[in-house]
Amino acid sequence: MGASKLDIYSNDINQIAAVAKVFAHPARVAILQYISKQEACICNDIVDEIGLSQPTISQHLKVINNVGLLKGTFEGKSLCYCLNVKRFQELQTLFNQFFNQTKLNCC
Amino acid sequence: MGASKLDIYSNDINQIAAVAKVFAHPARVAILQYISKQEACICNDIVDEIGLSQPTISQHLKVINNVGLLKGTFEGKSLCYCLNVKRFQELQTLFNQFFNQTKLNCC
DNA sequence: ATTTATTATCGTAATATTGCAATATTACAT
DNA sequence: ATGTAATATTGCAATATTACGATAATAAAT
Repeated sequence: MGASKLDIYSNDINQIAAVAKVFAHPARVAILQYISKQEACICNDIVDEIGLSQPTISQHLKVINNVGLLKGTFEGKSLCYCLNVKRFQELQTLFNQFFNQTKLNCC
Repeated sequence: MGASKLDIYSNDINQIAAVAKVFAHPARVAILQYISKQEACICNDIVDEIGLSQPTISQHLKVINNVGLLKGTFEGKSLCYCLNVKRFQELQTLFNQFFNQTKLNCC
C-alpha cells in the first residue's frame, strides 16, 4: 500500500493532517523560520542558508506554497518569498482548535 | 534518497518536525480524537471506529506513543488507551511557541 | 493447562517522500 | 537577440510510510 485511505476520515481530520504534513519536515520548518526573519524577503539565499540543493529547496517551497503560506512578488530574476502571515495565523488557529477540542473531551 | 538530512538542522527544528509528523496522518488524528472522547478509555474499539485493520491501528498507536501521547494500563486482555493530556498540552505549547516566534520575526 | 480475547510483531507489497543532477523556464540587462 | 541570474521542472535512485495477512505474545478465565 503506502497510500493513506483519505476517504474514511472527515474533512476536518484530513485538513489537520494535510497541514501538519507541511510542518513535518525540518527543511520546511527551517525555511519558514528563515523567510520570516528576512526583512527584504530574500530568495536564493535559502539554498545557502539551509544545506540542500536548489531543486530540493524549490520542491519544499512548492509544498509550503500549496497551503497558501507564501506571499511575494515573483518577477523573474528578483523573486521574493515572503511568509503569508495571515494564512500562518489561520493555521495556528486551526491547530489550536483541534488541540482545545480534543482536550475538552478528555476523561 | 528518501531520508531527511536531520543533522543539518537545529534540535528545535527537528523536534517540531518530528512532532508534526505524528499529526500528519489522518488515522492518527482520528485516533487521538477518539481516545480523548472515551471516558472509560476503550481499546480495540478503535479498530471498529476507524476503518483500518488491527495491525495498522497498532502501528499508528506506536507512533503516537513514541512522542509520549499515550497513557494507560496495559494489562493483557483489558488494555486501556488514554490520551496523556499533560503531554498533549506540552505539544500544543511547543507548536504555539514556534508559530508565535515565527510571526514575531516577520516583515 | 487450555481456551479465549486482545494487542504486538513480522513479512511483504504498494505508494509516498526526499534529494540531487540535468535541463527548462523566466525575466532582466546588455 | 544574446547573455545572465534565479527559480522551476523532469527524471531517477534511495529510503520511508502505509496497510494488511499471518503469526506471536500476553493475560485473564475456565
